[in-house]
Amino acid sequence: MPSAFHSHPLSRFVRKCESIAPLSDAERQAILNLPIKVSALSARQVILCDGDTPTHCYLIVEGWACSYKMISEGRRQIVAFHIAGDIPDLRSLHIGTMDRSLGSLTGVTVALIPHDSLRDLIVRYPGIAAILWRDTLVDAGIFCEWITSLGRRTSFEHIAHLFCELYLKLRAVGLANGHGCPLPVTQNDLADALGLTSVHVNRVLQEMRSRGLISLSGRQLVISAWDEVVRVAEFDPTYLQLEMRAVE
Amino acid sequence: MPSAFHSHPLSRFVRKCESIAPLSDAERQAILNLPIKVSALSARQVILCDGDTPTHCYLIVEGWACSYKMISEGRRQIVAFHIAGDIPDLRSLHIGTMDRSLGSLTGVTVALIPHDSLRDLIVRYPGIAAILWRDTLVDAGIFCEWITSLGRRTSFEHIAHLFCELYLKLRAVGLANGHGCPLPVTQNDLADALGLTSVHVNRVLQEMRSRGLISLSGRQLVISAWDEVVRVAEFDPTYLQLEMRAVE
DNA sequence: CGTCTCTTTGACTCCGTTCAAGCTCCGTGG
DNA sequence: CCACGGAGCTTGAACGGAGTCAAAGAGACG
Repeated sequence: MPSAFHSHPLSRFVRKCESIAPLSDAERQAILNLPIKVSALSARQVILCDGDTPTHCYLIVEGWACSYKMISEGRRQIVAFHIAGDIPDLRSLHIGTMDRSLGSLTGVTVALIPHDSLRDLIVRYPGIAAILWRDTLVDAGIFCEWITSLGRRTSFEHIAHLFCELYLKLRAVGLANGHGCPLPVTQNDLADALGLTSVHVNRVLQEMRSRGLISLSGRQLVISAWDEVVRVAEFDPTYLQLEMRAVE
Repeated sequence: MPSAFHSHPLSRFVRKCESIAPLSDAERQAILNLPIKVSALSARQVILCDGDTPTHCYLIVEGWACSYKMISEGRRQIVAFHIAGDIPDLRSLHIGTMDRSLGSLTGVTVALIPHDSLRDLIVRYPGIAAILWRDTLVDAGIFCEWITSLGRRTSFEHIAHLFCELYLKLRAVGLANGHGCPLPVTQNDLADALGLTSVHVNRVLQEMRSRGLISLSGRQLVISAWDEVVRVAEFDPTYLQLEMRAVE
């Protein structure tokens, strides 16, 4: 129960926007004045389904969600993890029908923002439109890294790369602590994001632990040997476009 | 030497925009009036390199290019194929430094558009900005499919899926013919896009041929059994957001 | 006609999967 | 307070899809 309780539901979103470009007072106020409906969901719920045509956007206020695709025989591919401040289905604002599903991984609280209000916001404030567009470009950069990891990195490198990415993303919105950050997903969820089986994820995690690179237990990831993990993953944070501001 | 010779270098780009949303005469004219510098490159050239900070955007007028990432030991992952009408580095307009490289696959002719002119265009015509934003969202949808293919589809399904995607993309800009389309890339290029080795791509292609699904030779792909290929790939074209207009 | 790039083939290897079982932790109810 | 149950984690053994290595064909082009 962190600070989200005491602050505006959209505060982490504002923070994320400001990490992309400065906001004027009017812009910040316009965002905070968006008419939202906050609601809480339990873990492992489907929020939006492939093919849906939503009339609202979902903003993650707290908790973890993911975008995923299902194909035959129960195969699932997670294509993105979403944390506080993300708008996973911003796409639906421009493209009516969902081409992937959105689900909660943990319990999440979301803010629903009507498409109309968002459209109005970006017409009145082109600067905000630019920030959101830029955000979708950063997400595209993340997709490229995932593609590269899936196609050409070993499973060890892939997992190391993902951990670096998640840690920095969480840190950028003030959700990391020292060398650690929450990672409230099962090894099976990780496997579905990595294109591996949970058995193999487990084995690689053990090797990372035994080499003293990380520790992971109780939904908490600690990257004990950051430099070494960065090195084996060949991790270059440029694509995340985070100006590393101080941790709150 | 098709019609690109006789028409404006940006005509396929205009066409692509119009396949996303209607353009007013003023908007179309504004695009065609962009100050461009057309230039021709030979095959297998690096156009932009990971880390570069270009001051122009490249628009593909003719030929094939690709975005890719290089990692250690010469490993290459192609993350996107680009054809006539695409602006592969639109991202550089909003995010200064490239997080991937851009190279020619075949000989290509490109149009260089200064960032300033493009920025001016989208400020004066928010409708064009919306189209370009939407285009980056469609590209993100393509990335998701590639991630799903890499992570959870068999190599056979993956290749079938890619062929469906490429065929429809080419058809949408009038570059397909009947059940066929150009595919002027080597099996090695395909392998680097599919996350496989060229040896294995070769074997899968042979199986597809022997099953009568496709033929591929002389840089020309023919999908002889479209329905069957769609079925095995579980291909759903929604993510491409193409309103299937008549082939020119 | 020779060279260079691309495709094809075969034999062997290995990374990651599959299947199956046991273990650990934790919340719940008797 | 402890027994129970279930989800998630861990382990082992056997398997298989795709990689590796190496060499031989096929085209394309000058």
